[in-house]
Amino acid sequence: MVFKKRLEYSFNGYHVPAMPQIPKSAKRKRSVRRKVVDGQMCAFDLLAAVAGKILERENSSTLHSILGNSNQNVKQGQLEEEKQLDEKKLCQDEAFDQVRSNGSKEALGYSLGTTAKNCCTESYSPGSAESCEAEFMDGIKTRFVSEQHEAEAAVVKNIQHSWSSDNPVELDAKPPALASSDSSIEVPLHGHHIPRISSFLICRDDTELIVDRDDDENSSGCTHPRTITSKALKPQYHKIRKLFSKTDLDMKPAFHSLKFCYTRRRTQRYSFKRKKVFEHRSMSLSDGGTSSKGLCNSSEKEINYKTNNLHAALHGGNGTSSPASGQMSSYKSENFHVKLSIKSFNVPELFIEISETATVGLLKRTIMEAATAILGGGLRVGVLLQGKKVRDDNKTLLQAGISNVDKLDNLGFMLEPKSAGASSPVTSPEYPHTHCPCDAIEPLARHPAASPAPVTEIFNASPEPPVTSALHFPESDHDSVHSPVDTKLVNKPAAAAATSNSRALVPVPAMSIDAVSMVPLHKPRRSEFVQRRIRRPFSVSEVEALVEAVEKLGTGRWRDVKLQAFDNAKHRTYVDMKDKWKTLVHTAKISPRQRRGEPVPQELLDRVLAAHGYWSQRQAKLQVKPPLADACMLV
DNA sequence: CTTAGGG
DNA sequence: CCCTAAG
Repeated sequence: MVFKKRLEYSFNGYHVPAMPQIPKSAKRKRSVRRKVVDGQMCAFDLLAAVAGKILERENSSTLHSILGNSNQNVKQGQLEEEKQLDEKKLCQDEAFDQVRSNGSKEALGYSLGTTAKNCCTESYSPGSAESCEAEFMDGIKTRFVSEQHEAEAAVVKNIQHSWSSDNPVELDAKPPALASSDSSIEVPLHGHHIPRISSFLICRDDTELIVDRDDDENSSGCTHPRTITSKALKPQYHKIRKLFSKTDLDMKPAFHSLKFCYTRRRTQRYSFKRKKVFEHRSMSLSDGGTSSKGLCNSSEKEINYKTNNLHAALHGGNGTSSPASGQMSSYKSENFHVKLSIKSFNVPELFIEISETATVGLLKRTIMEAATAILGGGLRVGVLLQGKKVRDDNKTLLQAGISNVDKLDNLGFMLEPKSAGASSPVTSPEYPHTHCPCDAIEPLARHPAASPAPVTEIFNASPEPPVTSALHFPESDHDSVHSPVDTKLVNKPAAAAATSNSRALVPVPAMSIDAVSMVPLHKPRRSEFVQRRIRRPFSVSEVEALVEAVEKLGTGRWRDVKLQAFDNAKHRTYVDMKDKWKTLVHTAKISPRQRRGEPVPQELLDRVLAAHGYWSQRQAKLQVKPPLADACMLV
């Protein structure tokens, strides 16, 4: 009689507030300096914020009522239980309005935000890509679960740490521009995107280069902006703690009659925030009078250049855009510092199924649970350049192309699970027969249970706004074993962020499992944000190594060739070996003047032809021989 | 996951 | 370099 309808939500994730800037340079990685502008708010804060919001607004309105579905009976027991929470009517109404104003479940969403204050800059000298990543991680580690920690304890600890001090990280002088963040960026509760701030500073010896391109995104669909400040979140610490320390038993209610699971899809990628890096010629800079030398650790040799727009950018991009924005120069300097601004993180997609009669509070808790589970597994940072993971941690930023202005535009960071199996789908006791949507949907059905927590990515700004947000789950990062950080680079338009947010929670009618399974939550649009790997021409020495390996191993054994000649080159794959060989053969055949790129010694090309001829002939023989062999055998 | 090829 | 069909 009491027909309970279940609601399934695909939770794309919370929008995590902007991350601090990650400057990097290539030397003296230890002379790292961080400037934390008060009130840091990182991914974890987000979690905290979520928790805060969830707990704070625990209320008794049922999803049913909120969603306006009048076809269901409300479970008495639940109502009873929730009566106690009626006092929080305010919150309830708020939730109500929130949901209602959106007209439909489709509009349900959760997002977190913070203010512009939550920015911090870090700058360190140029080192390797690894150092870049390390620094990055360093910058947020206080708020994230560390690689080895065991979820909760560490999580709580981190939160506490984060909140117990305004400056979790070494504080240096506050960069004027950043410090004066009296204005805060408003973070929409949902469907909004934080004004994109893109800035790129290049510190050089005397000039102030500012790089700042503020691509204002169209904040379409923005409504009810809401600003959550760090302060506001602080008081909620105990609440979160409480949540985290819940025992399984305590948690039960949260999962009762609902379940959630993570979904991972190779092609999915969610992004949201973009980071733009720009470089301007000092001469073409326009000084808005707000240049701040403090931004670039003036204490060091590094000097700032123009930062006139930084401040404005940080505050919502109200600053005048630099007239020189169109002028880019490929700077080549030894002391080239790269500054990156990380807009935000996005928590990976979650899939939630919950009873229609569940309360909003329960829904919130459920989501919190899911988010917690993700973070509980530990996170690490990945660096993406043009959609490709930068796996070689030993590569310098320069080598990795991270210092290249053009590439910076395609630079991204992401958070990904440190370990697999960090989370597992939760199945509602109430609906034991139901499967996690993940299992029902083909693409998601592959690694449901044992799937690692979703990946959180940080994206940079990108020119064209993607239509849909996607989440990218690295298949495996064995290559990253050496590095605490992994990379992946993705371009994501701000618009996408907005889209993502608005879709944070996508209700999926659970009329029937079958029906659900037939309606994939996301169309696999893999190509959307996947960027190609950066081009890395083979050096002569590499060619030599390749030739040598092929001479020995022959063609057709690229895996072995790779292992033998490029075992240490994480960025070279066996396919690359094969491709390179292919081009080498081609190169060897064409006239020298037709060749491009770094000239390969003729001697090597000769060997290429020789080896190619030898192995080709050998292969041909092998293909013809068998019959002969058989014939011989028969005879 | 590897190969082999076309794009 | 990418993408994929095949094995």
